[in-house]
Parts: sequence; C-alpha cells; structure tokens
Amino acid sequence: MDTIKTDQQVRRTEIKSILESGEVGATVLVKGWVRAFRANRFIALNDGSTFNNLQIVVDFENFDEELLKSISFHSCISIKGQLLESQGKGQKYEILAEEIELLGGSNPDDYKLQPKKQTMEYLREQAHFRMRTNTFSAVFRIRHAVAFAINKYFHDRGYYYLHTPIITGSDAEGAGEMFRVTTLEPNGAPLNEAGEVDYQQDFFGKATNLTVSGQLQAEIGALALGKVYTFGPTFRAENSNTSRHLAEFWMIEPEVAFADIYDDMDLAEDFSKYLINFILENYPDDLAFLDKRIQDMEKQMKKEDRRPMGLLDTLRFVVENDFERITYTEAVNLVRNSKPYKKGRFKFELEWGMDLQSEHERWLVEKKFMKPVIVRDYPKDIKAFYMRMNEDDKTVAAMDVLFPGIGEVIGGSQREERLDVLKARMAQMDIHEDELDWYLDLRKFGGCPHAGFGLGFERMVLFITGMSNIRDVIAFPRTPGNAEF
RNA sequence: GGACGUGUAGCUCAGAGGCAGAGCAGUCGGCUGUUAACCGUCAGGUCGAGAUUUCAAAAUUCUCCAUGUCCGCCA
Repeated sequence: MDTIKTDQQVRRTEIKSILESGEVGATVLVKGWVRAFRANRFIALNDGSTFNNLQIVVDFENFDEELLKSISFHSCISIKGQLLESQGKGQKYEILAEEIELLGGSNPDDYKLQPKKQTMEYLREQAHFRMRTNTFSAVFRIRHAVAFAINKYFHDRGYYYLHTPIITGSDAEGAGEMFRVTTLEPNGAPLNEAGEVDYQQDFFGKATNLTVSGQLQAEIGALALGKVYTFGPTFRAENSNTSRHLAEFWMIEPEVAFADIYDDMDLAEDFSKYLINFILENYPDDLAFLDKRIQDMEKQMKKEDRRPMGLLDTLRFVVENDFERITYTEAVNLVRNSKPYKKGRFKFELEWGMDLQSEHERWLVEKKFMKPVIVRDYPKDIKAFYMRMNEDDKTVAAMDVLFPGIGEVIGGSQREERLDVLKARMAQMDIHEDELDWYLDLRKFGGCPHAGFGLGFERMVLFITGMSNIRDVIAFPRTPGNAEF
C-alpha cells in the first residue's frame, strides 16, 4: 500500500481518551508527534493530551518505504488503525496501523535534536522542541492546572476575579523598579521648562509604567465586593539574576475586607494546600515522571546537596501538616541560638531589625521545621508603607510564607486602615500624598480592616513541579538580557 | 549590582603543553515484539573570538563575547 488519505468519516480521538477508556477492536484515528520509531516497527506517539505515549505497530511490508523513512523524530503523523491489547510489556494498548499519513515532516538532516536528555539551558533556546519534551509537557500541563485551580478555589468561595490595570500611572507602589510605558521617541522627546522629558505630552498625559502589583487597586475592589483576587502579569525591572526571579511573571493577589493578619495566614495556608492537592489528585502521571526525573538527577549529586525527600513525598508532607507559624522576633532568636549560627556557618550576621537572609530562611524551613513556615510581625522599617502598624509601634502585621527550596512564595499583610497612621507612615517614608489620594480616599469613606497577599504563580509551579529554575516553568521567560521569541 | 564557574562534532561530555576523542543523533546496510531498541558501516571540528608565552597551545597569560550558578533586591 502507498500513502493513503485518511478517511474523514472517522473522527480523531485524543490519546488520553484512548488510554483511559479505549474499546479494544475499535477502529480509531489518532494524530500526534513521533517520540521514537523503534525496530522499524514501533512508533511512540504523543499528542499532548496526556503524559503517556500511544504505541503504534507498523507492519512495514504494508507501507511504502519512503513514507516509513519520513517518520522521523518529532515528525507529525496521522494514523488510522485497530485498537488492540498490547502484546508487549510496557503498555496496555496499541494500534495496528492500517493507514498512515505524514502531516508534517521533520528532516533529520536539518533537525539537530535527539531523543535524549538535554540541558535545560539548551532547551530554552529551542522553543518548539522544548515543549514537546517529557519534562516540559508535564510542567506546562501542571502549570495550566494550577492556574485553573486558582480560579476554582476563589470562585467556589465567593471571591470575584478583578482585572487590575497592566499599565499604571502610579509610581509610588514601592514594590520595585518599573518598566516605563511611553509612545515618545527616545531621541527628540519633548522637554518641559526644567529640561526634563515632558510626559504631559505623552500618550496618557503623564508618566506611566507596567504594573508591579495590583494590590492597591485590589483593595478598592475588596472594600466594595468583599472578597476579590487578581491574577495577571506583573513586571519588575530589577536586575535580578537568580533561579527564582523573572522580569515578567504572573501574580495572584487576594484581598479580603474585614480580615486581619490571622485570617490572611489561614487563607494563604489553605490556598497553598488546595493547589498542591489539586495537582496530586489530577496529574499523577506527570508528577510521577517529574519525581523520577529528580531522583535520577539526585543520584549524581553529592549526598549533602540532595533533597531530604522526593517530590511526591514533599508535596504530600506539605499538604498533610500544618505550616509552622512564628513571629519575626522568634525567628531571629531561633537563628541566633542555632548551632550553625554559633559555629559561624552562616555568611551573614543577624540582629533584630535586619532582614532575614536566604540562608536563615532556608535553615528555618529546611532544617529546623522541615516544612513551610509563616513568619509574621516584621520590623516596620523593612516593610512597605501600607502594612498595618502593630501596637508595639515597632512591627507591622506582615507575613511571609517560606517554602523549602524556594524561600518566599507568598508575601502579605493586614493593610493600614487608619487614615492618620497611614499618612504618618507615608510622610516618614517620603511618599507624596497627592500621588495616592485615591488610595487614601478608601480610608476616608467607609474604610475597614482588610488584608491580602501576593503569591508568585511561577514560584508555586516551581515548587509543585520540583523544577530548579523558575525560567523552566514559564513558556517564554523574560529575564535581564533575554526576551527571545 | 556583586562573587564564582563554563564555552571542544548536531547534543552530552572527556582531553590539563606533543597526531582532535567517546557516547548518542545523522548516513548506508541488517533486524517482525521494541520500550532512551539493537548490530555493523561511513561521515562529522575555525577546540567561542582576538592577542600572548613557547620549537610546539584546545590547554599558559590577557582582553572581549556568550552562557550558567550563588548572593543581594522580591513574588
């Protein structure tokens, strides 16, 4: 038989559906990408619907030699045939091919890739290939599922999804360096009398930036709709070169009226556990693969660098145990009285009033408590202006949720609802009232206690997938010096 | 922004002054139950770039370029 057109009467079935509820003996049509063609007889086909491949059995005498030759690594084919119970060991079903059509070839002379382990760095440069690998297809299925679970969690609990602006005119949010948004030409922009760029002549009539946080706007939503959350892209122009920072990332920011810092911590813990549980229950194949992948990698590492638990065990452990809750003051004392601190094993000193260093946080999470830790009541001087002042007048009702391996995944606070206290804080921190008059209005007209937090979406996906670099849980990472694709 | 590391075949890497190497991928041939299939065959190189030391440099030294890890800033 030569190349045969597929019979349009038969509709395509997704591989996930065949593996879950296939009917032996039925004629099915499948389409997908070739992961392997072994022994001139067995094709491992993947169509992205599931982690698992479907085995296609080809009697090569029945097909044109040129057609079979064109079935190379990552070519795209359509197969019609009968679904059978597999005679081999590695899989339950297989399809005996009756008709094969080449949808998209992949010339091996030009296609410089192979079915083998690649470095994450190399794959970042090969966009089409990256997402077809076992690792990344698993990561991106899970990423989708986490996003879905976020919306489901909040919707089921009566929160409203609020879309806060991506372009903002406020430059007082204080969450980091911002990307400027302008239509003015870099050379030849109009100048004002002081010789500075005149943004009054810019598109919006003022200087504008990409958002670093939707929180201030979300507060307005919370004090009207009661419970809201944002989930959108966020931009930080920080020159941060680490495995847990992106210049463009997605952030979730719930904001709740009538909530205090304890409600906030309860929400953060319950929410985190829900997301992890959702993936454990719905994506066991992808998680099992990622778990095994990490185990294989760890075998080649020194014992002291290995993680104390595997991925699945870590996720279950987080879901099944309460997060540890301590104050900043307790955290400082624990670190200062720890063996490694006394023996000078830490690079940085720690005194009350200083920010906890990564190494201190990691000791608390990974050595002392062996689970996520929520630290609250930080010194006011190392936190943002909008956080609620505690009665000691030294600390604010802020909390950070620290996860093993990643550090801060959630940062939140109860917001300062007392107008006079907020104004005093802004004056101390040199933030001009006229830039945030709309934010102050919220305290003037029907203000109330409220709280919320920001969760770094990619950091949560990083934790759940067990990947080690945040660039490998987003399809097209933007980092300093890199905006490919 | 700071510190350190890495650039050798399409990919992953070895080579530590003396002929440019291996595995996988690719070519060609073989193989009707494979699971990163296997066996044989052939081909594949400006050793990141430019200088420098040397009889001799992929290797020493310097500059530049690219890239990674860690730290800082944060989510």
